[in-house]
Amino acid sequence: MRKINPHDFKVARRGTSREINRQIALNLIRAHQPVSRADLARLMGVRRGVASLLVSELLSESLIFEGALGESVGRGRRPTFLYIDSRQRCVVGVDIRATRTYIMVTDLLGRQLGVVSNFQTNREVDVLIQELARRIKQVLTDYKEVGACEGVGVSVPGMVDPGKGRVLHAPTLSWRDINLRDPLAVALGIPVHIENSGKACALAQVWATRSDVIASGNSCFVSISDGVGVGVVVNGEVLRGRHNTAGEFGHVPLSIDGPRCSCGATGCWEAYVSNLATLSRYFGHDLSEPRPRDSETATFTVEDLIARARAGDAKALAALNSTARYLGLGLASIINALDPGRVYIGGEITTAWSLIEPIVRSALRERTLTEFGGATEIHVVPAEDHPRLRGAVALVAAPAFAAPMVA
Amino acid sequence: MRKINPHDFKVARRGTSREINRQIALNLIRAHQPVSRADLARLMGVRRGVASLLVSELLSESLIFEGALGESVGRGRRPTFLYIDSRQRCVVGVDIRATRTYIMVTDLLGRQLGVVSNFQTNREVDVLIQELARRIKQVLTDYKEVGACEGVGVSVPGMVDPGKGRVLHAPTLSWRDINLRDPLAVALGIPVHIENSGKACALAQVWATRSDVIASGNSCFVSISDGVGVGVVVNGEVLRGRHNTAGEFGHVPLSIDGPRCSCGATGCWEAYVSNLATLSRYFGHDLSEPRPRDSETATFTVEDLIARARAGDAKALAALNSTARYLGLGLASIINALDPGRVYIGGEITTAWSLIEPIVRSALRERTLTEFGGATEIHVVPAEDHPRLRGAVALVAAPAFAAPMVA
DNA sequence: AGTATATGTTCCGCGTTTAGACAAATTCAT
DNA sequence: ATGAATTTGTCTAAACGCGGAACATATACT
Repeated sequence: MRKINPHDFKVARRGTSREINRQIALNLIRAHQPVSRADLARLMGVRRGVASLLVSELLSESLIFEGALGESVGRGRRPTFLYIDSRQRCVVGVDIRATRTYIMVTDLLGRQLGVVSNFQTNREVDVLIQELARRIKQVLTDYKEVGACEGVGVSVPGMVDPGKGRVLHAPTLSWRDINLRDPLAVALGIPVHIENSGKACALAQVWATRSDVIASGNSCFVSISDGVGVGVVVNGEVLRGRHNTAGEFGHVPLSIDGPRCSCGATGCWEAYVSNLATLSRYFGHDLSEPRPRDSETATFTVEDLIARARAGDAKALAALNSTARYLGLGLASIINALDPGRVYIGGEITTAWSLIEPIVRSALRERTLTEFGGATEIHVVPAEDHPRLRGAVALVAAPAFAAPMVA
Repeated sequence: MRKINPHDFKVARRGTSREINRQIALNLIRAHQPVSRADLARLMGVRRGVASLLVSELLSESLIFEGALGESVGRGRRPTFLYIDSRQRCVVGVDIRATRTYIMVTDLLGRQLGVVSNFQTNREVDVLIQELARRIKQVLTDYKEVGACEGVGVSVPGMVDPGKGRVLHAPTLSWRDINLRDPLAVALGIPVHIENSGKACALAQVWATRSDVIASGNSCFVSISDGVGVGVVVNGEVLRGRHNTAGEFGHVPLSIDGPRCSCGATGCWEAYVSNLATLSRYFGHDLSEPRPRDSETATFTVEDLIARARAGDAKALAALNSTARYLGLGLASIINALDPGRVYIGGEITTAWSLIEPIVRSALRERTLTEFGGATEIHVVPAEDHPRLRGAVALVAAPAFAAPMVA
């Protein structure tokens, strides 16, 4: 039961019905391709004539194309199959992280076209933008056969104002109120969209085309790495909030008297489960303080810790188990607060999922209010899926498929 | 950017445009009444002819009626004013609470018609239903002049399945999986709708008609009383989640090692800021344990405590200040998680708002990630506004005004 | 009394869905 | 091979609703 905002609504015009049905048809083709006009009509519950008209509109805009004729199952005329037209057009996804920056090229459906390349992140914004522009141009000439680039999507580890294209605050990069979008767009001559990394990950799941990832209307993506990012999906839409800062469950406390967090507060969930927190626990001292730059602690990663835990290092396993427990306790907060249909979880720690899952689940059950909540599906998203990159790509590729604003 | 769910969508039919515009017109009349056809056309950005047709449809369904002619401002024909037709029809709102149950009669716009009556809650469900039915019938005969009753809305302090009309779990009433709706509907011969009290409060704000409460698309209602209930509004819709349990911020921890909470876990926000928690702090012992039934502690309420604090009782003031601080810390979690445009807060403690506001605000700022977040508007909703009752009423009265499901 | 102006109604044009007929294409039975 | 049955895709007419403009009605000012 949604209230119509009497100060911001959209009246139905003569073409509104068509606009709605056009987007539905487009989404059905995306979800079910290859599909015929008759299939579409059946899926939509409209006459074949209507489906035909919608299809010819989509064809004329070359959003879809007619492929080969399908095999007729029984008798009767063979259907002409329709496909989303991602020929000769591509999208570039960029994932800026504290240490390295990643680039991927995909088609309009987000299917990876080349390899993921990466390079060291230069915190000097101007330098980074120039290097990014150079590398993106290089990639696009290397993969000339994939066609023209429709746009570039960028995932940023921090607060973003997507409307203005500005990074408001990215602590791990020491960026404050920086216009990232426009200089990059100018340098490339291609539209650029930017978004917070947690929201990008959530977007990636919403717009995933792989059939095993059913787009759930209500879900959350929890990304555990240097920090903790969370993207929330409500009614098939990423939750932005008033200032585009919704989803900061990483800074909801487990214990307000707990360890100091990078945000300045104490006891944030992030301060318990980030990679840094897990490593600190292993080394038995606070890594956020200036630490001895000895060879081991400086380069030792969570992956290394997991390897040791698997090899039988009791201290490593204990550190991991603690993180697992805190992970479950924090997930319980998310579940109690939002009751999502599914929780996606990504980050290095998920490579140890088989080790930690029972602990996560039991901690989760400790604090969830209901049995349903405790049984909430948790899906691990492996790093190889590149959720941040896929989300960045969705920033560019998805708007053409989005539902029209109505009422 | 909303994704269309390819397994659950609504195709635009021949009448869909009309349906959309009809609801917009209805909502504009609700928001701006008295209003003329010409005003409507201007507000909607359509021709007067279209507005006229929409109006005649609404008139024929007697959802609105034509009142007196308005005064013409300049020269020209005087407009005929349109109003939502709430003549000869009313709605009953019921608020079941642990100790007492409240009944209110309103018109279709949620405007209070009589006095709010209340009686002691009998935890025996069958008995309560019979008494409720008896009292509602009595009220409806007492206020015969307000017309026929369109339905009864019930706010319940616990988890609810509104679709099935069942109370799944209401701890303070010791109810588990009870069908509250159907027996009451049968006894009354009137449709009954039930909802969780936190969500009812949020509904009340969404559908408020008082012009000073601008319906914010994204907001939260935090209700502090025996427990802590939170209703979340996203895009003008109350967030339900997968099992209708979203919004349980009361059981997000401040400190997982904190005091025991009624839910079984420890350190929940509720265990710090509920009325019981405040009183426990004042008396210096755990009231959740079996306590001496001496005259004072058994009947002493938070209102009494606030009175003492205002009168200069340092211990009372200290207890209140602690609660205020924890209130702010918990609100920070909500704001970090959801970034709402506005937070509404209700409950007995708000009668001390002038005392505690600075403390709440500074605690809030301690843990919010951004300046925007720390500056989030907080609106106190006084008990006299009866948000739970208004929300219960909205369950019945609002569906006629809700946005149609499209795409 | 005449003019200007605002409101509300009516009529026609056009876009979109709805319904049904029809041609094209394919398989199966004869 | 031929015809019937069936499926796909197109086309036409009808129904419905917005878009635009003309028209009648009502009021104020000159």
